[in-house]
Amino acid sequence: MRMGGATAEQGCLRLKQVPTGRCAVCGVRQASFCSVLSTAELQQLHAMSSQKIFEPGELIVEEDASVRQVANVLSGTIKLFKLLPDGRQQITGFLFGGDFLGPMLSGEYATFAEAVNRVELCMFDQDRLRERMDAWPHLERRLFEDATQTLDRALDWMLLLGRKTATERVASFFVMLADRVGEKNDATAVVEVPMSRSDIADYLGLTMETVSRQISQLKRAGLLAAQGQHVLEIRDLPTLRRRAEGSQ
Amino acid sequence: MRMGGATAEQGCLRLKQVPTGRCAVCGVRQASFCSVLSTAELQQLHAMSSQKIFEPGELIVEEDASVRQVANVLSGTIKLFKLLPDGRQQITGFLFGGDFLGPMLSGEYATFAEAVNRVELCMFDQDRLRERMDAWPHLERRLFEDATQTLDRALDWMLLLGRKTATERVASFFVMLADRVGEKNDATAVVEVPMSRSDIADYLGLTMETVSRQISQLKRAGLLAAQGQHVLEIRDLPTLRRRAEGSQ
DNA sequence: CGGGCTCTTGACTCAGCTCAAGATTTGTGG
DNA sequence: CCACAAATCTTGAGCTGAGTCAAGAGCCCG
Repeated sequence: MRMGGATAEQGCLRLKQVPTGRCAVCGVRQASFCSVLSTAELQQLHAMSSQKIFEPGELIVEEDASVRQVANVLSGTIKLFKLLPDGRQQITGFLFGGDFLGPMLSGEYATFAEAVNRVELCMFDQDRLRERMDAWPHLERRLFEDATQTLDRALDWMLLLGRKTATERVASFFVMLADRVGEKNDATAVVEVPMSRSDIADYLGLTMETVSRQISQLKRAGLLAAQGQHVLEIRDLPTLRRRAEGSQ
Repeated sequence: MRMGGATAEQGCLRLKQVPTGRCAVCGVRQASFCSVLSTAELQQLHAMSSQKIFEPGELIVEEDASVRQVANVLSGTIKLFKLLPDGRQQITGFLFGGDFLGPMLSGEYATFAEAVNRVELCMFDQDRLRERMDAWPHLERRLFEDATQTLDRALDWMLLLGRKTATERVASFFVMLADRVGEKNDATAVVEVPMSRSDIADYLGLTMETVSRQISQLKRAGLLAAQGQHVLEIRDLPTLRRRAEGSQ
């Protein structure tokens, strides 16, 4: 589909700085673990990647599935979740563009993963990526940093699930969205909300009805405003942040 | 205090296999990250370690403190927790002997850490341990695995905090204790419970009173029996496991 | 053996859940 | 482009599991 690596490696300096092919136009490269790779490394990785689309609601991986593939999210939103035998669901996190999907060390996913909307993945064979991780310490370090960040977020969410009120939880949710995917300035933000009310509820340990009531209340308080069903405007981010921590 | 590393390295093969000094008699070496180190590496690490005791209730680290020290837990129990501005507390995990205390990558602790009972730590300067991590990929790998396991446990706990009933939470707590520190056989287990009812409550997202009521109920059901205030016998571990997942 | 803990139990309250109607949005086919 | 069915979301009314408040029981340690 495109020129061989040899040409680029032998080419002028400028060519060596710029990745070729799909990676060159990848919108999430700077946000993903690929950002720590040199052009040569990127080309090697590119050669072992494949792209795949998942439609809304499609299951991407099952819990405890011993997995062959891991991936970067190119676009779309993924929900990661756990289930109890009777069907109760807890969403443990969402993945957005640039995020990494996969258990790099354990070999098994600790959660299910499902496409919330149309999701585009850049997939790698897990064993081959692990080889690269062994060969490139900076790649391992980067994936370690990723896991550390995921852990930090999980700990914050434990505080939310164990100790926050419904209002605080819903406020925290929109703060999280603003911080991760929002168009922010100091006081306001516009966020896309691709997930359903019931996904939000399963993320916050609440019911759909409670989430809906809390959102209505935040709208009445002038902190939130709808801009179409799946786009929301946060009118006062600092106040929302304070609400998320329980300080009124 | 003991012979130099050079002697051991030049000595007979048997000496090279056995660490010297404190590490030789360390009860948690095989459970800690030290288990992946060669004798020579262990000696190097030993030279930069120091031991310290913390008394019950003593604060070991503050959240967001940029930290100089990380540690292995030699003995005792540590609670890791987060606070809301108004004092609400969520315990995010307990550390027991052999566990690692510290944020290896971020440089900052995401939680407070406090001694539950008398705690003995084997401490390292964070920067110097990070240097060793850079030099010894197997050490970095081991600490990465540690973080992965911590993350898996956090995700399980999110399911508990978001979706389990009080009965299921308390059952899950004793199953966790049995799995991590219990004297187990297939059907029963004896576990030490060093933490207070209110610590258990703060770990489970409940109140002390609810925890106490649920424990009484499990005792009445014959699943639990007291063996002194801080030692408990689990009389039917499989049934307790089922209760923890909500299957009656 | 008494003072100060922690833990247990009881009685009552309430935040969030359940159940049930409507309202709004979305998708589809003519 | 509109109509209409299906899905999602909102709102209301009443219920309930866990919280709050309060009293009493055990336990530990001088």
